[in-house]
Amino acid sequence: MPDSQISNKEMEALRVIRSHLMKYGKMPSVRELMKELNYRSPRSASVMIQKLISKNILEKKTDGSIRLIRYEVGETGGISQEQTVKVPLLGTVTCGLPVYAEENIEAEIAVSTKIARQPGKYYLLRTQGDSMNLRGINDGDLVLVKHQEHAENGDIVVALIDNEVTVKELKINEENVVLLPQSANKAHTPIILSRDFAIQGIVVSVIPL
Amino acid sequence: MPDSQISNKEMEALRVIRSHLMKYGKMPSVRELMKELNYRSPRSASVMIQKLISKNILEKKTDGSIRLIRYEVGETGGISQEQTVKVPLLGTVTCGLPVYAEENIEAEIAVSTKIARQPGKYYLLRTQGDSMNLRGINDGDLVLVKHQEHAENGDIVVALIDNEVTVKELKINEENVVLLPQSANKAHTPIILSRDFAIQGIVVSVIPL
DNA sequence: TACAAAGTGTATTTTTGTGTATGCAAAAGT
DNA sequence: ACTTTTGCATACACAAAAATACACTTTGTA
Repeated sequence: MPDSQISNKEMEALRVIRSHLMKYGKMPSVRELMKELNYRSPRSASVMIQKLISKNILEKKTDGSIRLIRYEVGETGGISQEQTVKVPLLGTVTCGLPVYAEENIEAEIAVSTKIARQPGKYYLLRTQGDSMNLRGINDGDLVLVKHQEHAENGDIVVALIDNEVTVKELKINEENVVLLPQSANKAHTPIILSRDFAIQGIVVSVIPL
Repeated sequence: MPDSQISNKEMEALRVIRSHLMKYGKMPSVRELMKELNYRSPRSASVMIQKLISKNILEKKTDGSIRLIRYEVGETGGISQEQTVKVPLLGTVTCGLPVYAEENIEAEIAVSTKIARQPGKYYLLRTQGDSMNLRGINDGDLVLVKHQEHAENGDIVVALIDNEVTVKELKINEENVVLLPQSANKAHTPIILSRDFAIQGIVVSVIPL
């Protein structure tokens, strides 16, 4: 039995939840959701959450807390019934490399297998900053990252620079390796690397906020 | 009977405790935990600690102090029911070599046997400095070290240099042996070694702060 | 002693999710 | 044209959980 259709109201709620998830790193409480959806009774928000659970968009974890499980990112970016893979959202990583750690997973997001082929090799990151806004990656967007250590010329890579996870374009030429920002903000300068540096993965897809 | 589920709040507390442990080398006091979790009464923090003890995440040592015992680092980094090995956290070692001594053990951390195969040959160290930040090792991170005297070209080794434990990449070529820092900070220079020097072990895994 | 910092017991308040009943407007049936 | 149904939103209430205020004891230190 496929999940029934998602109404506009539910879409709106979903958007708010996702936005809250990105902003604060956790699910909104019933009363928080109430405010953000301009409800005047917590009941409305509660009902909405129940409805989203019944449509397999949210799930109740064993401890009772709620988690976002189903937000399919298809080719169209919309929610559909395609075959999907669950991809963990690792959140904003300020230092160190992103790890698959239960406590870091803010949500399980279903991504179309057309984009993320094998499970387990992909994760989602929330970006910070505007250094890639010419390539359609803006502050707060999610990027779907394929975990791999090697990248090729022109790939948008997730790299570990200056204690931060950075998203940049990789440029390899004869002499050196450069990470190019793609921004309208001139403050961002290319980073020139010696041979070895830590590539975390390459950006496969962008999910706008 | 497996331990019951860990709630979000407990996760958050665990994260704070772990972070404090890494930063200061000891468990936070009730009142410190209170501040770090934005509680307004020490009681709240106290209750939280009791809850974590009852879930076998913390334990009371014989002298009454608290110790973190259960933080399983699996392949996913998450907390799970996998088969694990207890690995001692030896803390920041400022001089001399790390020793297995009860007084040095800050915590017993359970690590998946998939990573640490035999017990007793592994320990955890807290790192200092940024000399390896291009390899995903940042100031304050924990590294899982496998105790062995021999290393191969390209291994990230824990070596004893200048009375300090250093984490560097080992580079062996025809003429000499070099310890390469992997940092965006140009202040770190390669260290050229004569043939014999003390390798303590190799870094198997990194647990980011 | 005096004092500050620590952990914890008790009672109280706040927060949280959800149950029930109600109102209300648009859609559907007669 | 009229009921009836349906979908949403609201108000209120309640119980369980979480957090608080306050007080007390213990401990190490000057």
